[in-house]
Amino acid sequence: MHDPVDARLVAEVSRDARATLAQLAAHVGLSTSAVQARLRRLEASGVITGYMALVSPEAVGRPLSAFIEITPLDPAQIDDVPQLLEHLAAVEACHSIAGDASYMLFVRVGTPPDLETLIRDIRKAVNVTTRTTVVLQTFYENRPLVPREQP
Amino acid sequence: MHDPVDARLVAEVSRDARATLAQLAAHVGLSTSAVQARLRRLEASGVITGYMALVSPEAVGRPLSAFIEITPLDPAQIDDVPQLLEHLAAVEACHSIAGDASYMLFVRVGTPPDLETLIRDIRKAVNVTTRTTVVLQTFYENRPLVPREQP
DNA sequence: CCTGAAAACGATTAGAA
DNA sequence: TTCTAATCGTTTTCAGG
Repeated sequence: MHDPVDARLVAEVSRDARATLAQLAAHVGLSTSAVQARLRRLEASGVITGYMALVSPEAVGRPLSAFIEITPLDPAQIDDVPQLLEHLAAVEACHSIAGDASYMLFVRVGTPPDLETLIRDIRKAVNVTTRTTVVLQTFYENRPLVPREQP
Repeated sequence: MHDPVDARLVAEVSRDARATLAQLAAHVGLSTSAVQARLRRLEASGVITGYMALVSPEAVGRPLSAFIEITPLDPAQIDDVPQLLEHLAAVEACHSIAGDASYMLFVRVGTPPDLETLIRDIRKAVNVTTRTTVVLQTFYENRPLVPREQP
């Protein structure tokens, strides 16, 4: 991304991934073909890595979310944790972290018993201690990475 | 969302928000107009809440992410925290949590000094103690909420 | 709730600057 | 990189089952 027009394009498409080239073009003051060329470059260069629909977790039966810090008990497994947990669909994110624990997971499930089952599944997949922090309420998430500048 | 076709649609559009109605129609075996009507219903009923481009944090100059747990020192401020922090663009997510702290933030900044500045800005905005956990590596995040069933 | 067809609109490409 | 203009594909709307 190397000019303010690219920045605005990224901000716009980040806010509405289904915006038409004509709409984007109107925002940045270029023709649709110029916008298309820029979008393609942003995709090819890895600035834009994809487009996703935002889905209401409640609507798809997963209203309960939590952070799970995990620490492998067997040091030999430590590097494999992300891969060993990838098959668990409830695990939405996996980061390695600095601090007491080795990894931080963000998970979404339907009910408290589902959370218990998930924690057991994690322990089945890899030998770890876990520390779970339940989310009571999400005020915002997925906020745009590139804030829209005031026009 | 109340049938398997809706579920597949949500899964598909969640994987590629810019898929055309024709592509989606091919996946679910309906006409484009039927798919369009279903998408509209899913949007209107709040199952699909929006469409966003995924942007590489590194590419937009924010390679450093962290979790910040915060606990208000002044109980009177406790409910206002999400709103008081909303103006900080680095704060990507804000959840209230069960546990020692009151809130969990997920933040993205450019550099360690930026993180220090952010923490000071948070303290300026609201009277809190903070506990920061730096992310060393993100293995995955934003995984699809509705896993694609095996076809 | 679906299909299918017609019309409107957007995306894509080529050629020129 | 950009624009314009022609072509092609997609979305939208509507009649009918």
